[in-house]
Order: sequence, then structure tokens, then C-alpha cells
Amino acid sequence: MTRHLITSAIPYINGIKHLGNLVGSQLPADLYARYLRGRGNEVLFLCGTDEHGTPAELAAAKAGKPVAEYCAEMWEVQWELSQGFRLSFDHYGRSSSAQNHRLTQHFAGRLDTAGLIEEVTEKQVYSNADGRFLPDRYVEGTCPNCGYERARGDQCENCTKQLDPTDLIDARSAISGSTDLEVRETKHLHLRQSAMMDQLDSWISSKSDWPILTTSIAKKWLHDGDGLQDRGITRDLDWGVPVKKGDDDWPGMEDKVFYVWFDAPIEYISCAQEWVDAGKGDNWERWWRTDKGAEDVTYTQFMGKDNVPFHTLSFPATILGSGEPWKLVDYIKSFNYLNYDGGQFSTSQGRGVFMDQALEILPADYWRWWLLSHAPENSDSEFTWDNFQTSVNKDLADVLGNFVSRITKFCRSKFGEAVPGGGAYGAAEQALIDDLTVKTRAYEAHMDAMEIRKAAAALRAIWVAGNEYLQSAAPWSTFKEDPDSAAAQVRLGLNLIRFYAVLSAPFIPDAAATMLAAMNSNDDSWPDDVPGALNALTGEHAFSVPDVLFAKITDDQREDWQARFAGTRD
RNA sequence: GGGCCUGUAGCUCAAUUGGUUAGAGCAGAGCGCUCAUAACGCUUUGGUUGGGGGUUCGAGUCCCUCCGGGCCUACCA
Repeated sequence: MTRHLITSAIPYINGIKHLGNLVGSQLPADLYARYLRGRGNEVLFLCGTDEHGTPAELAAAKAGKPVAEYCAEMWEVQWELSQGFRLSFDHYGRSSSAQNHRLTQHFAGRLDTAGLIEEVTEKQVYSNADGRFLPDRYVEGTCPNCGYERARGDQCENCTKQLDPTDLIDARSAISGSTDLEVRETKHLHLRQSAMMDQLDSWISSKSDWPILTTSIAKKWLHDGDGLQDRGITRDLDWGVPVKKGDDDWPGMEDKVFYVWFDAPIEYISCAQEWVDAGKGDNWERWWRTDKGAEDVTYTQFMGKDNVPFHTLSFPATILGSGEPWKLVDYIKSFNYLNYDGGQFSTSQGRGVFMDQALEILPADYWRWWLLSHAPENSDSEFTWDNFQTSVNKDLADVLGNFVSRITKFCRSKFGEAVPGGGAYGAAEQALIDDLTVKTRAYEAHMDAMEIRKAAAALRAIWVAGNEYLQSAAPWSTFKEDPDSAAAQVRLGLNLIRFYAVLSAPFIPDAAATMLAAMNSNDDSWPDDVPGALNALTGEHAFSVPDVLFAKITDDQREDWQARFAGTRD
């Protein structure tokens, strides 16, 4: 048994996430957590909401609510949805928690003591009408290069020229449209990442087994131009972690907060404290402090590719720079994007399927199966309703669901609703058991390597093997001549259902629970011993015939949903 | 502009990292079965691996070039 700390990138607070967000971090993290728990490992799986920053304030303003209230409500919404998708977090925290405030301030103090914080006076655009400083991309205007009228202050998306907000002609606030802008001086703290470039570089270089997507992004930042740049870690905002050095005030930094990307990853640690404070655990340091028991922890992070720089560089710089023995990440699994029917999912345009809508139309298992078996691991992948309907109907309804249905119903009609005890496994049964042993080990190898699509294919092959066996054993024929042999065949079939329930639980937990319950069993131990697992249910053990596990998606439903989600939300 | 990823059968994806005749699932065709959600099983048709050139005994894999798709580019997060 080993100990695994798993975190998913924490989703931003300003709205309900779409399926692309879900499959990019939380869902695969959950798959891995469930798998490792299933195999008897000790797992701490943490996630939460990322609540600070300009978009949260704007979303709250749009909703007409104080930002704290808005975030609290959205946390509740996201939490409920995560439960709906059966995401098995040990704790779902908040980056706005008191624990995270304290720890963020603690890290800042340590970094300052280590000489890694620099105070820099810089010029930023201030909007008098909005009463706030504007991030570059919240300044809009006409591009001096191409004349595009909606260029942003950081870059013109029409001609891709890099811009400075002061370059824009007729600059205006993207928030209010006000042109009453001025450039003001403001003082900010910078994290001297440049001083840690070599240390980070050698650390990244030691991770030869990480996905190319992860290391190539990190190395690009490390080696591009003059190398890793210092980064501002404070902002002129109201909502966030107040700038302090540990418990002490930071002179000159009153009314400022830490930048969301400084405090958000720290929430991974704070979340473990929240977990303890919520009474769910009793020692968070043994997961996070290598001097207090975390030296044997394997830490895996899951995230979309857009989050990679913060997890490979900024957050490690924070941890290493503190000079304290915090646990560093051991493996980063990053994902490409899921596209929607020929384009991108779009939160702003409401294009695609969002988590709440998905659960309104189908149970979580359908989505989990499709999303995980099509996870965008090597390149962007694409959701289409045709593909979704076909995959779900074929894999879940026909291959797995129908298998459960045919064997339980056959047994009920010939032997009644108890495992028949007659006969004994013969050569054909042994061949199946041997085959399943090989296939199970292959499935485990893919799961261990976090090769999600391959694991899904391996699991499906395990389901298919059951149908192949039933077809060749043909207990409906055997029964006429030799009821005892048919009994053994059916007994193996029923054992397969329990076996499938255990193996499939990481992907489709609800169906797995239904299958296990139908087999009237609590034994969900991982089949390290496949022959033993396929002899677990013995004669006279009562079971029940479950309802249809997976109803098929009809053509009408598919067309309906395709039309409903093509345009804008609502 | 720069960097990275990517292009394989009608569709979604593999290919032990340069090694025999490029494989699966779905869709299509045929056969079988009748326990089952018109489900299952078996057989089978599909490929000039985006185009072109090069290195090599050997290239989907390495190099060059062109074409297409995507992401990132540090103040959105």
C-alpha cells in the first residue's frame, strides 16, 4: 500500500464549467483517485474553487451581489455539480478560506525573508469610471497596427500584434466602456523567479517521464528569450488575500491583495488544512510536509494545458523559495482541449454542454464513460452527438448493460434468483479466467500509467470477453442436455458481473454500485487474484435482476440535444 | 513574428519509440445464435500514414520543405 496525494486544478468560480473543463482535470483526477483507493492505497484527493481575481469581481457585479456572497453561492453550485458527477473529493475547499489567507501570507513572508520578493513601481491603466485599475486585456481600443476596433490592451486578436494598453487609439474600459482612463503609478511585489531559474530548470529536467505537453511548456518559459521572468504577485483589488508578511503588515502594500495565481495553488495545501478543520482528517502535515511524514507520499496533479506554467514554475518557485520542506509534485498529467461539434466550447457564448445541463439530460456515468474514453490526452479531441450516442449505446448499453441483463435473466428463468451451485468450471472457464487475468493486468498497467483512453479500451475488452464466453459456452443450449454444466457457466457469468463492478467502478461508479447490489455483495476488493475473484459468489447466494443499467440514447433525443446546445445557453 | 503540439480506414483513435504484411472500436457486407436492452458471437470490405524530397538495409516514426488544424506567447484565469 502506498500513499497518494492527488489534486485537480481548482476550477474558477465565475460560472458553471463545461464538459471540456471537467475532462481536463477533475474527472481524470477522480478516475485515478478511485482506482488507487480501489486497489487499497491511502489517497487524499483535494479540489476546490479558485475565487479571486478580476473576473470574479465582475461576475459578482453582473449578478448584483457582493463578491463574497456571489462566491459562496457559486461554491455551493459547483460543489453540488461535482457531487452529481460523483467526483470523490476528500474535501472541496475554497481559495478564499481563512486557512488559505494565512498560508498565502506565510509563504509571502518566507519568500521575502529569502530575498525573493522585490517591490516594483509600475504604471498601470486606471479607470476613473470603474474606480479600479484595469488589467491590460480589460482595456479595449483601436489597434494602431491594423485598425481593428476591438483590440485588447495586451494583444490585437485580429493581427496578433503584441500591444501595450497605451498603444491603443481611443482606449476604453472593457468593463464600462468609459474612456476616462489614466495611467497611474502603483507599487507591486514581484516574485524573483529569475533567481530560481536554474533550480527549476534542473528540477524539470529530472522529470523525464512527464508528458511532453507538460515539460515542453515549462521549458519554453524557462529558456525563451532572457529566460524565466519575475512575476507580479499582487494586484490592486478588494477581493483576495490581503498582502502581509506572515502575520505582519506590509508597509506600502495596504489595500492590495495577492494575485490569484499566487494564492490559488497554495489552496492545494490549505485545502488539506480545511479537510482537517472540517473534521474529516486529523493530520494534514503528513501529506504535505516531508519532515512530518510526507516523504513517502506520491503527489500527482491533473490540469488542462493552460495551467501548466503555474504548476511547473510559479508554484514550485513558491514552495522551493520558502526554504521549508513542503512536498513537491511528482507527476503532472496535463490535458489538451475538448472541442464541441466542430468548434470550441465557449463559456462566454454558452456553446456546448455545461455540467448542470449534462446531468439534466443523462446520468453521470454516461458522461464519465464518454469523456474519459475520449480524453484529450495527446491532442485536442472532439465531442459530437453522433459519436456520443454511438459510444454510449454500444459500450455501455450493448456490451456491458446487456451482458448483465442476459445472464441474470437467464439464470432467473432456469435456476431462480440464486447463484446455481451445480457443476464445476472446466477448460473453457479456465481459459476465460486466464484471459481475464492477462486483460486485468493490462488494464491496471494503463491505469497506473494514467493512460486513460487505453485503460478505457482495456476495460471494454474485459467486458467483451464475457459476451464471447457466453456465446461459445451457450448455457441456453447446455441446459437442455447437462443442467449441471449450465449451472457452472451461469455461476461464472454472475461472478463476472461482480468482477466487472469492481473493475469498472473508477469509470462508472453508479452502475458499478448497482451491479454489486444486484449481486447482493459487499465485496469490492480489487481482483489481484482473478481466479479467486471469479469464485467469490458460490451456490445458493441470492441475487436480483437489476433494472436496465443503461437506457439507449434514441435518435430523437440526439437530434433534440444537438439542436438545443448548438446556440446559446438558455 | 517566435515556440510547441498535431495530420494514420467513412468516423474516433492505436502502432512496443527506426524493424516483417500499419492495427482496434464504430459504421458497411455476409454468416451464426436466440439467454438478452433488435442485444451477442464469428468472418469480412476499407489505408500511396496530408503533398513532395532526403537519410537508412529498413521510415507512420528521423531530417528538409510545402499545405491544413490547434495551443501558448508571461497583466484572463
